[in-house]
Amino acid sequence: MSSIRQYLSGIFGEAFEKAGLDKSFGAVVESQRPDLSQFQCNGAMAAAKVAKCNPRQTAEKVAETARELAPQLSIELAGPGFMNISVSDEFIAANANSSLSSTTLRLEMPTPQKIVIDFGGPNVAKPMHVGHLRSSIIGDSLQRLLRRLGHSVVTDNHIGDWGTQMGMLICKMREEQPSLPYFDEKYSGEYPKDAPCSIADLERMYPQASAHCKTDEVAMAEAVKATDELQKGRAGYIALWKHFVALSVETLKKDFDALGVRFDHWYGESHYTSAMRELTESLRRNGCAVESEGALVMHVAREDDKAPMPPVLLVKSGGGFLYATSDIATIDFRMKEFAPDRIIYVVDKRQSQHFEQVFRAVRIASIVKSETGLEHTGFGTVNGPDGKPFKTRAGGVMRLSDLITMVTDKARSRMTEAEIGSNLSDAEKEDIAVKVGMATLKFADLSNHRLSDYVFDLEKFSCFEGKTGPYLLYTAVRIKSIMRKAADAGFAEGPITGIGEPERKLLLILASLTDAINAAAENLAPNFLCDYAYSLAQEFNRFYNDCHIMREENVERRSSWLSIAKLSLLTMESALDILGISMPDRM
RNA sequence: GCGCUCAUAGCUCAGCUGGAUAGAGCAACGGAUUUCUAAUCCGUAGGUCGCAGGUUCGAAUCCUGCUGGGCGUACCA
Repeated sequence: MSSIRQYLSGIFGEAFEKAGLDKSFGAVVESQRPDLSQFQCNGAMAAAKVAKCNPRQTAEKVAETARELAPQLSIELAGPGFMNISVSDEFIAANANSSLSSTTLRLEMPTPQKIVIDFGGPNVAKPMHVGHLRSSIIGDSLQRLLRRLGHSVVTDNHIGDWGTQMGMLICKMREEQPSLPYFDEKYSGEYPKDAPCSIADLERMYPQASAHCKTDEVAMAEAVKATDELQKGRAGYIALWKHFVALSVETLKKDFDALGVRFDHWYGESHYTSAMRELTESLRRNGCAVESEGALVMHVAREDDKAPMPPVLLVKSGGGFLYATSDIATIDFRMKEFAPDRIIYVVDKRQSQHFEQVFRAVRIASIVKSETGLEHTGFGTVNGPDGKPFKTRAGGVMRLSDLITMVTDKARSRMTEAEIGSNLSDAEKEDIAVKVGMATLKFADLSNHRLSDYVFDLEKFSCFEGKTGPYLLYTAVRIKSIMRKAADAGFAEGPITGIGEPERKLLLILASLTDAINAAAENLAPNFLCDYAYSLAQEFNRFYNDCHIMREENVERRSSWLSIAKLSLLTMESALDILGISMPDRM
């Protein structure tokens, strides 16, 4: 089944078809004039334009057919051809009752696809920071969303464990501890099992090395050389590099656990080491790639390009591989391994040209079938209070782990302040603080459209009023509280009946979860679901004010309200789950 | 320079495959409520949707130009 809106669209689509017009004109949307109707269909005017007929007459004809198809509907015409549609309270009640008895809340499933989502992508030796927040949170939400719709989703954390930063670290290490065996080319024994440094050392060394290379050409050249040697398999470097990766991955897993984000795979860039070599050779042989200025490149420009499209660099003049090389090899691997219908990249929107190049390259090289979708689902930057992006490479940025601590602390202090949960155990209080903190962070991020930049303003996000994650959790927790109290009092849920003013709008919103999910999936934009969850919370709180369940003496009404509360909870839980937000039982 | 992108209430932002009176949150002001957790609800005020044209019965939404930000523009990722 589907939402009420989809049901109506079906009826109007059929009505348009019977009038000899395309059924897409039958699209029904929520009314923009709630004073006139609950839903509206504006297709008659668009259809009249195409078919060169009178819009008002078209609307009349379609409305008449729709009335025959669904006599229970109230359909009124207005203006040049607006069709205002409302459903009866009985219809709304029946719809809600059927949702309540459906495990999927009557979600409509599309044809399942195989979808690879590439997100996360932190780098070795660099702590995750707010910038990684977006890729991780948005990507995780998308994997939950697409899985919910029945798609077969494969997620891969493409960690940066193979780039120039590795060379920088090796050089830095050699500078600090030159006597280590990793740097001695003649060394032939076994390398130490224990890492020569800690993760803290790595995180200190990386920004230093990076800053040094930026200003010092000689240092940069050495780092590039070390990278090339690493990629060519120099044993000491490989051994050292393995320590770097192991240390980092351990820390990264903790961060992702804290975020509640999971991946099916952790194939890093290094996974493609031999593949890159074979791939570049094969591209050279088949003529897709050519030598240019000492490097191996692929020309991907087209005649109709508005701007010059630079070639894709596959192999540097010094022999090293690049970002694009690994991405192309990765696509090749994913096509063979997963045979996906779509590959979605949740990566900073500033990398759009890179992806355009890579996507063109893999199509030219026939690595990807033409029917396979390649999508760069970009997102905006997370900025500091000064409106500029948090810098990642220069060091001194706020870590994701610190950020989580701050948000959690804020939730904790707020609870103490409001004297909430004072009778709860410390463990439960801590669990609540963590959940509220994560809801704060995730909702703040996801409620912005992914493409827009936003300022990371901890004070604002930590504010517990308005359109925030905690507000949603609070609403849900209130419902849980009612359910508990009702159970204690022996009040049972019953059929949803006798709908009137206080319940109607809430039930209409409850019936449109599917629409929000579809909108989010079509646009790969979780903010649609955030808006939905927020409207639902607002509408529930209104209902909560107007309809006092525990005090209601009419059993039929009380049990109907209890069912509405339960459906509200299930729906909220469902929406928040897709956003990756989990709720406590009380707070 | 060229390309992409953005400009909506005092602030932060939704809305954009064209639809009837442009929506939220915060901030401001007024009210409800001694509760099923007030981390609530209701109401008021606040706008030439950057500017100028164009297409259309109809434009915040599509097109063109302009202004002003942001980003990108072959050997970083």
